[in-house]
Amino acid sequence: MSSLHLYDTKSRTTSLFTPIKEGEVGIYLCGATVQAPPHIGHVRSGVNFDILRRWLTKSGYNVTFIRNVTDIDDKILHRAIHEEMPWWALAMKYERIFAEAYAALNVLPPTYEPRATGHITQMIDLMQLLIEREMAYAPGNGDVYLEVRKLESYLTLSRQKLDDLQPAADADETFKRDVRDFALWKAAKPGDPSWPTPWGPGRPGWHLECSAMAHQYLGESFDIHGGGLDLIFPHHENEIAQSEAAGYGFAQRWLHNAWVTASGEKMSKSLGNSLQVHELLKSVRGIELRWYLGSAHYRSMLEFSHESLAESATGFRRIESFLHRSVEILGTLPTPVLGNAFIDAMNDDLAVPAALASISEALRLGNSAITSGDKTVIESSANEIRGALEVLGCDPFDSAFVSGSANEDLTAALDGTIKLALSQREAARLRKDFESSDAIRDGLTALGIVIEDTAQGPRWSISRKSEGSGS
RNA sequence: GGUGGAAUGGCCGAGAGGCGAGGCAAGGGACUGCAAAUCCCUCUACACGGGUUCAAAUCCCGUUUCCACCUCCA
Repeated sequence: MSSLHLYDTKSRTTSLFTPIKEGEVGIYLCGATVQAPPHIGHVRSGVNFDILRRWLTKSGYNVTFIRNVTDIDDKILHRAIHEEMPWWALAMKYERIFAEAYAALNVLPPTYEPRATGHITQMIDLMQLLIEREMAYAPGNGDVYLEVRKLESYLTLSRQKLDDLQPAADADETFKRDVRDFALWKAAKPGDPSWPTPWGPGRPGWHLECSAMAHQYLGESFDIHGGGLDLIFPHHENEIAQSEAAGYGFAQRWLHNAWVTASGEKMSKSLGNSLQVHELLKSVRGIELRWYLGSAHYRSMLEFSHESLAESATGFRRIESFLHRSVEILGTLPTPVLGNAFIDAMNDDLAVPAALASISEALRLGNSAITSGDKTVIESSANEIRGALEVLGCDPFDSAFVSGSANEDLTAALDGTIKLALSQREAARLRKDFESSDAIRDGLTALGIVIEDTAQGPRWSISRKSEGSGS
């Protein structure tokens, strides 16, 4: 039995995962700035870390998973003016859209999902502490800065030298002791929302909230901090700077997911609406989009194309189809079981691609067993596949994906109707009246119902058309 | 300028010194009245140039191309 090894961005190595407290894992994941609808890059991060969380839980850990919501920042304020609504209404609007996207992809709700604006008190406390420790200063203009030159270490994640950094184009050096000192707190501008502090009214800088909330929910030291690669600098460097300057141990391990790319380039809003989650969910189901996003290794770039998404969805339906057939044959839902190859793959820094290979193997064995009628192997294959899918968050029997019971009557009626047609077709086939039998099949096909003749008799399913070919 | 990442077959996508992951597509076969589904078989690769080694996609040196971050980013 292997044990979990994870990569760490700070050390740039993969090592045995040992939690601070036995049996417990604390994870802080940087969530979204809720200023626009999510594109698939945003939810890839959610899916990747959801798989990590599920694997840790499956491995027996009690996981506390924090994913924050940044509900106040420059972009939100700008966007709110553009959309002609209060900033807080805009933030809530997009927070809900993000939540819907996460739910559609079966990303489990975090243990706690703190909003930045709900933790101003903790941020002020943290700034107070930093000023007392003489690591931060309030120059009197209402801003509060962290003094980076006083840090014992800085930029250890990105391994850059302070002097090599290009100063920000808009850096205001009037009040900063060093150009690279960054704002913990920004003085209120006329018309902008603000909160009172001992240094004047203002609003939080981007980095401060994560340090404050991680401390609030996970304590001074915790196990894993995650986020997208693009957050390494400056966001995560500055979180480390703030938290270490406060005397906290902070994150023991850093995990960063790679981007979704299109035509080799990092996904961004400029690529348009077609890659927004709700657009893609018009052509594939949530479970299929999740399967696609989770299928690449979390540290590898995922090159998006509609073709590869459609291909991935087809592959998933093959697996799903086997599971449904196993239920028809065995009469019971599979019991999730983990195969050794799957366990070893997941323990190797969440090697999902290798884990998928183990599913392919089980699928092949299972399908062969259906042909040969070997129920023992059908069952063991189905169990193993379901066990794997469950960890990946793609279990088709998960209540998150099973449609509501309101449809049950309708489904039963449809099933009965189609079976009636199929019995007519079987009768025609028996008397070798293939013209009639094919007419029935063609008629059903035209309605989007696919007929397959199996050793156990004919079965039907609703065909799923994939849209979005080419571009 | 600084710091990282990437280049694998028709396509997607793993691997990190030694039996050519896996999937999709393609070709052949089995099954079938036909089809679908399924199974079996086949094909094939490590950007380029050197080097180390019994052995290199993997390590070293150099080169090319692409991508990202450098205070807005998942």
